[in-house]
Amino acid sequence: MIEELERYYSYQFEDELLKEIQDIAVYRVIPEGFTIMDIGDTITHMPLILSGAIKVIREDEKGDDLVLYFVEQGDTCAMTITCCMGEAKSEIRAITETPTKLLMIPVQKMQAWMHKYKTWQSFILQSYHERMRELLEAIDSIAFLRMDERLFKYLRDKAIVNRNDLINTTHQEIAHDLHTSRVVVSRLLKKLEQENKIRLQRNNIKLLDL
DNA sequence: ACATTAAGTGATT
DNA sequence: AATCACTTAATGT
Repeated sequence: MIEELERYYSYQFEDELLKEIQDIAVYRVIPEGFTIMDIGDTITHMPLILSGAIKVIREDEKGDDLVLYFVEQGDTCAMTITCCMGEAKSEIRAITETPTKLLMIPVQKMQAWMHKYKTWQSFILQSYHERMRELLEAIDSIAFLRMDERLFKYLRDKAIVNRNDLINTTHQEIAHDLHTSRVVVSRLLKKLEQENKIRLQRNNIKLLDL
């Protein structure tokens, strides 16, 4: 038995389902910064995250991207669920934020299990609901929050998925994720530092106000 | 010592 | 909030 599967999912899935997952799913260990799914890719498997975290990015025609949200242990990708309704392609890009362990389940199986296992069905519906919530949050954040609040939310989310309040990144990378300019990020970070919410160093940011 | 990359800042739109 | 232009600081070779 894959230890992580046992540890994180045994309480919500019946033994028979766990066994099926184990027999069918492909176990993968993925390093940080790896694109596991890109825009336009045909979705053949759904990922079940055992550990680590993944950054979900949306991109426009011009190639400008924007981080929508992070997914972590116990989550799955909502995109795959939608895609099971038909032969669809991914609308998002998923990049590993930290080294990640996951199980790849063929979409046909995930469909079959929807009918076969009640626990699976509620798991899928539940995570779909959760993703929908996060998506709405992302919309709110873009539409209603000012840049400084978006930035702080981004840092907080990043600290949560990394389980570390010391964030290793550059202002440039943050600017890219939030789709703004480096200068703006530097200024706002400086402001947050003056408010004693963070501490700035070269290549890393420490969150103080959690 | 020098080049490169990251970060800070004033001024302008 | 974005962009420009420039400075300063840290880090690599």
